[in-house]
Amino acid sequence: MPELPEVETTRRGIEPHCVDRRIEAVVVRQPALRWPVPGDLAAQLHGQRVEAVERRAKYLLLQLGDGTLMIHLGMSGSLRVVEPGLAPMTHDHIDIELEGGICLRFNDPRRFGSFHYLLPGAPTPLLDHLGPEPLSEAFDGAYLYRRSRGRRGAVKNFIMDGKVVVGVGNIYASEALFLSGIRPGRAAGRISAARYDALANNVKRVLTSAIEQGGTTLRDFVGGDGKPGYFAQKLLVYGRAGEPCRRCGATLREVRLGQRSSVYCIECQR
DNA sequence: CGCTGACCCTGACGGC
DNA sequence: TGCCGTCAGGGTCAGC
Repeated sequence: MPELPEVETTRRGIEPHCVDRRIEAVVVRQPALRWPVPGDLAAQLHGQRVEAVERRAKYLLLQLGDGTLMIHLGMSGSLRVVEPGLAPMTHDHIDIELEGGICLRFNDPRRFGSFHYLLPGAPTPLLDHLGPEPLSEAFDGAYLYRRSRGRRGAVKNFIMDGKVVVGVGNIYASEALFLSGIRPGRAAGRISAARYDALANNVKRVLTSAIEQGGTTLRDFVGGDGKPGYFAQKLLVYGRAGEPCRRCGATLREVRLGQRSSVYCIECQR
């Protein structure tokens, strides 16, 4: 579920409830996530104070006194603040109980999410090869143009590659390509610098707009405050195959690229 | 290095 | 009503 805007929405939702609070208890009901949750997670976190809630790519990073709790929401995960003592529902896998009666609850039906605890200096193979943040200055059209030279794969797969740029998933890749008038299946290495300028700008625009709307809720996404996002109402192509293009009226078409569905307008996107 | 497909898991939905 | 195939916002990994 979550792409960068949903993770950022979660970060902003939980941050004010977490910072400066001490972790009093951690309950792991289901340790079989994308990677096994360390058996000593509760002992490692106990008593530590949350100093900051940060984000890198789609990872949430809770900076603690001694180390970092790294959380990924996977495809169907959510992290929200609930009343302490609230009975856990199906797929409520982990609780982090903070002083002051705050309970951070992790729910993830598909269990593609993950929890890692990192001590300073520990290897971080999951973070080491990530590309730049899409909302940073390092990410622009010139960067995309340079990285794409010689690549024959589809441009949509290219911008969804975390080694190229992080945080751009299937929804926002589809939307940004539509806004840029680029067909998702076009070879990445055969797109001009000018068109990559447009694409980089549209990636930034669509992500920024989605963050302002609290993310995209398709079925089940809720932010840290338990509320859904409202960007779904603004989607132009994602999930709209067979429906009319909002710009020209042509019937939107769907293709599969890299095992993911990709919707585009044959008139507006070349 | 770049690209493809398998795989991890549960749930929703459509067709029969 | 139930069974079966397909698909879903994520990402890693093996193999070529």
